[in-house]
Amino acid sequence: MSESEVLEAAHQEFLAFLRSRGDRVTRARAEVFARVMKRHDHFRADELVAECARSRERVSRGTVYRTLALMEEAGFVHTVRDGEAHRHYEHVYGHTRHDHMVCRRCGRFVEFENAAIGEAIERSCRALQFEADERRLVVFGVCAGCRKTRRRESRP
Amino acid sequence: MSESEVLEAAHQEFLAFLRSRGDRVTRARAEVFARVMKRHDHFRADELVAECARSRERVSRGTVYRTLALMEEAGFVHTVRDGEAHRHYEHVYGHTRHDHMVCRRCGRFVEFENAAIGEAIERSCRALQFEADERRLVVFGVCAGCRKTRRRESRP
DNA sequence: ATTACTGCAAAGCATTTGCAAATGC
DNA sequence: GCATTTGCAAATGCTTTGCAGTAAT
Repeated sequence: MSESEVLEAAHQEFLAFLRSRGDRVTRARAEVFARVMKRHDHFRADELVAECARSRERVSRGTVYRTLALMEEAGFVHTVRDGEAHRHYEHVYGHTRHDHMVCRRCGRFVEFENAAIGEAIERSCRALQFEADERRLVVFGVCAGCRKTRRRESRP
Repeated sequence: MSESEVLEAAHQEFLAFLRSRGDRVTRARAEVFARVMKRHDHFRADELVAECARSRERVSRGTVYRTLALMEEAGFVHTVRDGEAHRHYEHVYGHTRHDHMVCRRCGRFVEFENAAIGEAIERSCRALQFEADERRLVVFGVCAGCRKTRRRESRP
């Protein structure tokens, strides 16, 4: 499947989700959906808000937040918290489950996949009779790139 | 070691931490520190603020937040985010490393320990040359207690 | 004496919400 | 035509901060 075919398939799924709940298909929702799916990085809601403000098909702040929440409910996006006040979003359509490392120096998100983590968690859940449906894991540290650079002293 | 001996040892460590940085030992810091160490649950900053407001040794909101940040830096408390806007705090002195499950129904935090998780993360870090120093893992789902209760319908 | 800390209230910031007007069904 | 959505701006809720006064070294 080409990139645009994937996008189209995702869009159809989103429409089906909306219809299944009796929610409406609107221009604003289509616009936000398309912009989110087009991104392949981690972004913050206000970045998307700014994008939408510049866009021909303007969508307001409130609606961007509302649509993002809708997409999260529908399973098209995930949110990651890096310990700060704001969320980071990423779309997950066509992506396998993964977790993140966040670099304390450059702030970059590094994705990684490791099935052993999920398996270990499942074992703990079984032992505690906890029915898990989601996890959020963030590993903090210094990324490979920044380790090569000498650390700047914070207090000279 | 008895409970009070542990507390005393922790307090000495905190004093040492402050002195090592040339920070001052104050009544407010001692008060916040003692209250945090006395708790054995997960609490929010504003709960501590409220406690301090009622206390004989009053400490203001700003100072509570500032001291909590100090204690986190010193490694006496950890913060956990449950996906909401506010942090949850817990002291970690004398506790082994653990992660959390959060129940979507009752909001309870369940602690669990599983060495395999850390080992798996370490392997991924080595592979990516990421130098990790901390992780934050939260598993969402329904706890054992709530699973026994029938779910209330949200839309009747 | 100096310098750091505290209290207070005001500011910040990401996110949410109330309401009238616009839009999809 | 009628209910849902939208845009807007104001509100929210937690957290941080500036500043003048207070306390630790």
